[in-house]
Amino acid sequence: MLVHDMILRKLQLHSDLGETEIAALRALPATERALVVHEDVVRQGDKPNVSAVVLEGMLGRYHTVASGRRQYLSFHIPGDMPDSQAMFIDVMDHALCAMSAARIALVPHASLRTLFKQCPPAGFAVWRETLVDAAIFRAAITNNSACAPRARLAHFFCEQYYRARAGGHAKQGACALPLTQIQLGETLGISLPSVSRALQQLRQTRAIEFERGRLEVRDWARLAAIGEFDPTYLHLSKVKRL
Amino acid sequence: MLVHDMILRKLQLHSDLGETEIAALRALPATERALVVHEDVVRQGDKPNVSAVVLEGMLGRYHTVASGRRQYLSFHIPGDMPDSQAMFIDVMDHALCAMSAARIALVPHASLRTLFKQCPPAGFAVWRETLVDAAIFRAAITNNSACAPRARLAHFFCEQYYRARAGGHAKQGACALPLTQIQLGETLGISLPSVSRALQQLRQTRAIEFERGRLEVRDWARLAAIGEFDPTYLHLSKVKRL
DNA sequence: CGCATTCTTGACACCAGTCAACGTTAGTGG
DNA sequence: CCACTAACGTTGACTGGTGTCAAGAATGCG
Repeated sequence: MLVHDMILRKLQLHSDLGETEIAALRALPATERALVVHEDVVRQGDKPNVSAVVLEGMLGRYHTVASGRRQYLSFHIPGDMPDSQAMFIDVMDHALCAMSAARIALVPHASLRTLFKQCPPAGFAVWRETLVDAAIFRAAITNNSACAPRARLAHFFCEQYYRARAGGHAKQGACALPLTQIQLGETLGISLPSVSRALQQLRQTRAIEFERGRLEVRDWARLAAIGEFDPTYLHLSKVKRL
Repeated sequence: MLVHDMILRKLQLHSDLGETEIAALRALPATERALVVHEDVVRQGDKPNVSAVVLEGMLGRYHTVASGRRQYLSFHIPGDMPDSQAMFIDVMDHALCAMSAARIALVPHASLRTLFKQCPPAGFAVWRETLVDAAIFRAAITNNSACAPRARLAHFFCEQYYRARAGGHAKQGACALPLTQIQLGETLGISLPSVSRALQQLRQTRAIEFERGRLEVRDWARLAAIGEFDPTYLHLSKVKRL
């Protein structure tokens, strides 16, 4: 089944898996599900007993603050497990939704826990996955707290493109990024006009092109410089650097 | 040894441990080390082979941005394992330093990995710990990106006090918080004068008192309201709520 | 006691947020 | 296929909050 290939390929970007682990991971049960744009997979306060694996499209995690404003936390592409944390933390402190039409596979927590008990190295690989997740959150804290709008946007584009590329989802210097400028603002903690202005500055430097949910990186070195991007935190050392 | 009691008490705040796991955790080797203020435990780029457990004092994790400015990511009190992630991620993407004089215990990664292989439930408990860590980072993203200075400060105080209290480190409505206003600014993404002004606003509402590295919560309900604080994300359901 | 760090306060400039209008695009249904 | 509508993007005017700079006061440490 496709799901298992996706999980394995993703884990093998940072973990060495033996025959035993691969076989055990392949035995995981999974059910597929299609999502329409904006559809929530889980909401704040839910206690899911399955975790999702992205097969197609893009998913996003977000908080909702009292004012009603959303704060997006991270975005997930095919191969990612956006709510793997729910295996060991019962109640969701954030929500997960589809940023575009998407397909996911759902894996029961019980199966995962059994797998990890019987085959700890497989668990370590998924654990590592959740730790990289945390590293991405840390980078977001710094980006949103210590950088100017243009740098925030540049850093965000770098990260998304780098991750898409590592997963094999970038073609000819471009990748899918189905976000509106409002959503970019709700990710980076800046207003819509600021996003618009920062975008135009980046376009003017010929570093990127961004339209209709597609990001094209034209000058990686310049973009990385503007965004002060260092991919170390993504821990994809097995992937060829840009 | 004291170290093991601290670890166990911390893990038991959210995980049920059996006799076997407790015995296995107690068998972990550890060496103590004293730290002076501002001393770094590990730096960005390091590849440590031990993880720290805080015994006394406060430790902080931080990024350094190109301008030289620091961005603090989280703070850790006795019982915490601030760099447990290093067990499965080789290179440090951030640094760890002592915010006050402190004492830590160092546990070899090799021992931890062996323990988790032989006793998966013990690993699950530590894994859960790292997942709560990630939840705290998510909360910081939202706090620093979507809230005004006063609310940021209030939320931060709520979190620190709540965690201190859960760990048994709060007395008479007060806990240690050995940070200068500059460091608060480097945590919340605001300038020193903004911290000073926000602090005075909070004092005026009689919600808190803060001086000489000591935080006193005088009106929890008000502070929580200003900071829009909901402790769910700390996943300390076994702890009595405020 | 004296120096260094920390905190407070003020003046000022400027960036970024809000509001608003307009132009464009995309999607829907007739 | 076209028309309509809603969503999205761009731009401008205006305002206010926040950063920067700077001076002075208070605190703590040696």
